[in-house]
Amino acid sequence: MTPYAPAQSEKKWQAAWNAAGVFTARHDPLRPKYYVLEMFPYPSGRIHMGHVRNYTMGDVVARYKMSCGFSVLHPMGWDAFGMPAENAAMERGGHPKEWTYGNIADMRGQMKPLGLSIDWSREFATCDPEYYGQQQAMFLDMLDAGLVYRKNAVVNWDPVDMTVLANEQVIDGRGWRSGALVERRELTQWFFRISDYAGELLEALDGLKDWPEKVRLMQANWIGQSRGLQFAFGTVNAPKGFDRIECYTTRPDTLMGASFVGISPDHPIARALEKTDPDMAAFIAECRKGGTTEEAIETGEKLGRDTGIRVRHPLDEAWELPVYIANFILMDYGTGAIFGCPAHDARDFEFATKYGLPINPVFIAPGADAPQGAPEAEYVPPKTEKVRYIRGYAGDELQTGEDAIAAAIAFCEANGIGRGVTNYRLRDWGLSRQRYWGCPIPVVHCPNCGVVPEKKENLPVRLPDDVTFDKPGNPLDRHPTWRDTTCPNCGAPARRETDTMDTFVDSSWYYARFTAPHATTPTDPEETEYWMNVDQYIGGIEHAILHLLYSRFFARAMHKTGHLPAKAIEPFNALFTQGMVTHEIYKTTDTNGRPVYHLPEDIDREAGVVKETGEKVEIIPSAKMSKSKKNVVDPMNIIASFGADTARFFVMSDSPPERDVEWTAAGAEATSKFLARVWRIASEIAEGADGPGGAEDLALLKAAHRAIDEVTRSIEGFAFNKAVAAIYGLANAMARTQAANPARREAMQIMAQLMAPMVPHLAEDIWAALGGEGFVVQAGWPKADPALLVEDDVTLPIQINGKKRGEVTVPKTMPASEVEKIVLADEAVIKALAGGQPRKLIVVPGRIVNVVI
RNA sequence: GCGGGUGUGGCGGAAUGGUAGACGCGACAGACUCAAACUCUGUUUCCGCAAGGAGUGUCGGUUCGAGUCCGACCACCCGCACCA
Repeated sequence: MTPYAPAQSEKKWQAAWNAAGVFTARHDPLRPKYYVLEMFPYPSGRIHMGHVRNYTMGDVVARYKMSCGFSVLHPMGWDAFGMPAENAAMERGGHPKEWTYGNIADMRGQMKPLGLSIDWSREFATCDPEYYGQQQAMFLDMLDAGLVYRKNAVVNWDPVDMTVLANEQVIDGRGWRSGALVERRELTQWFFRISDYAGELLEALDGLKDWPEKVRLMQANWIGQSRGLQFAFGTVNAPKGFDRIECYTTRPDTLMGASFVGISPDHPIARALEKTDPDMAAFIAECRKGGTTEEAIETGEKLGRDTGIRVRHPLDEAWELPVYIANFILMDYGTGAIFGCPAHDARDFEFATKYGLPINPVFIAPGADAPQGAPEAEYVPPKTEKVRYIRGYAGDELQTGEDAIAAAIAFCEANGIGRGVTNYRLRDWGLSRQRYWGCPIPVVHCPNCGVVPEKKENLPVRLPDDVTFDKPGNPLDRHPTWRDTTCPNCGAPARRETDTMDTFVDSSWYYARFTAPHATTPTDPEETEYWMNVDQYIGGIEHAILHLLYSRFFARAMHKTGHLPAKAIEPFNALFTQGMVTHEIYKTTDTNGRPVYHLPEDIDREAGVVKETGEKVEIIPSAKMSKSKKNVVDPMNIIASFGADTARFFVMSDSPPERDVEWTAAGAEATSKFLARVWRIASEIAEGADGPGGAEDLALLKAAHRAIDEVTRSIEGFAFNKAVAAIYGLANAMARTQAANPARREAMQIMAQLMAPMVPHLAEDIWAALGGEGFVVQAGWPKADPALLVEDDVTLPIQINGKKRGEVTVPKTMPASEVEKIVLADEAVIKALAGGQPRKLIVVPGRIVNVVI
């Protein structure tokens, strides 16, 4: 018997698969296709366990579908543009391109030993000019189709680094790198008209049946549809030019409960006041300091300042309301102005109480008495609940909030007060980035012609290689020969657009490009027709909103510009979001009380101490692997010590795939031992002589076919942990059986087929050792024989008043009346009955018997 | 604050309303061995010598029967763009 030696055999099988072109995706019109895709990685340079888990899941699906006869597309590429490459260039010198392609080579080198069934011939990186050139071509088509436009937008500007900062790069109002105070600066930027698709993107979520409910809900909340009334207040004593304040409300039924009007610190009126009133300017500056997250606002203090302006109530000219600037009102949403109804809104209530504004109830609970004086708290029942309107103006006195809102909108429209509008919180997608390492936006700014698209024959607009990062700002902006060009339209001297695209653009269509990665157009209609859509998409929940929403929009935009068929506007048929790989954290504290973290290999886990020093460590369980906490396990070390099959099988074991899985050294070792055990059993069978049949042959084959059934259903249902459990079960049966060698051989061949998607190399070894033909990966998926799945006898538990008190084994087909007789003769039952009759006898055929006394 | 999720042995986790704890880790015992490692066999929810009893975050409900369904609560985790 040869020992289990993954290091040699894994390499051997990978070479053999490669030579045979087993994983090359073939456009075969005679076979059904299956497209499985894992979210492509950012080339950081090292793969981590999360990658191993993600790609193994995809690989299991891909190999399983391949066995089932599908023509499988399982590609891999690199999400290769983005800031880390520029940061590396700034910190360590070198060029983003060298850094990125170097990392890609490293990571490819680490991924290949995993033995994934990837068609590497389709690999590309988004920073390949071939890819981003096609992206530029699509951008021009989308510009032409009115899907892209320019407008001013406020950005975080770092005056020292001369760069725009992402929100996460602003720490306490300062640039993360320079430490300079961040300014709000307006720049003209490019936008995709995603908000035009808000309604459609929302409605289409209902059709995504095979997406996690959670993701659909997150997207729906993000799109944030609301129905409300838009109307205007006439102003009194307002600055010149502000005769009206436009307001949007989702609760027009509470208009008679208004006690103030609030405007955003960024509202045009606020900006006008800011210029003339230093006191107001100081308040507005204060408002802008606070955090802008929902959490910060909801839990933070509500601040307001009376502007001195008054407005007339639209339903009563004589009624005047004060206008406040308030820190909780967003300029981006609705009109940047609201009316406050403190009686029926928690935030307005807090605000009114603080500033001594009236609180007038509009409706009360149906059975309640009319309130005396000001209420003590806001009253906010669900909109579907019926309430009594004591200060209503439209619809019935007794009605639900929903009905009252509809009636109020109808009333206001009929009387010319306002109009019903549907609003979305989804904003247009700003794609301009003032960076070097991204896809150049292919337009030219001409003094005569304005913004001129680059000619398609001049694409790709390539990034220049001769750039440096020693000076602050965007190197494209100061590149003398790249930036200066001629107008494609009139030939006059002109300047290129120096903004590049958001990297979310790159990842919004890569799935389509994989169907024809080297086509001279963005996509090839024949290939997209055959391969689209992605049948199974797998990735992290962190992309639940932006990446997946942008991709859904982009597919629609690609369809509109002729780059995708109509069937592909929802590009991902099924989505699976996997959990993280976690690991314990080992922490000690230094003499200054600061935490010190230790690598897993430096710890004696049993003693709970640092090996070197013997210092006691605090063990923090189940934390996301992170370099700073040093609780990382390098997949390359695992592969070196145990082999890829062990790493793959471990990350599929135990935890359901959507949940986090805890990596433990003991678990990895146990997995490796199990694989060696299976190999040992297989070797014994391979070396054993095939004699006559044995008495336990049938029992073993039944176990094998039960395993086929369980593994198949588990893989179909994305329950890989249960598939692993079924494989363990079959291995245990094989270790214990007294069946003869031919039956054992048959069962072990089934075992190899069932294991193949998860531990493909060992499965090939076993398949070959048992004399299987060709590769197990091409052997087809075994089918469970229904005749072998049924048991002749069944053991029924006997319950007395719902508690198990005994059991009885009967033929499966025995009629209930016969079972009753046997049960009544059971010792425990006779004892419990004590001579009496049962009140009730429930026999669930094949499952259970319950005697009620 | 809002939205969502999760609570089952020492641990990861199984369980179409029908035997709670499959499978695995760990632990313990035994076999093999001069010995250890490897391997193999068994035990392992808790209380109890046993008979037996209790048990799926808590409290209640529906049911012949509840981890599963319903109601209230508690704890923890995740997401959040000032959402009118």
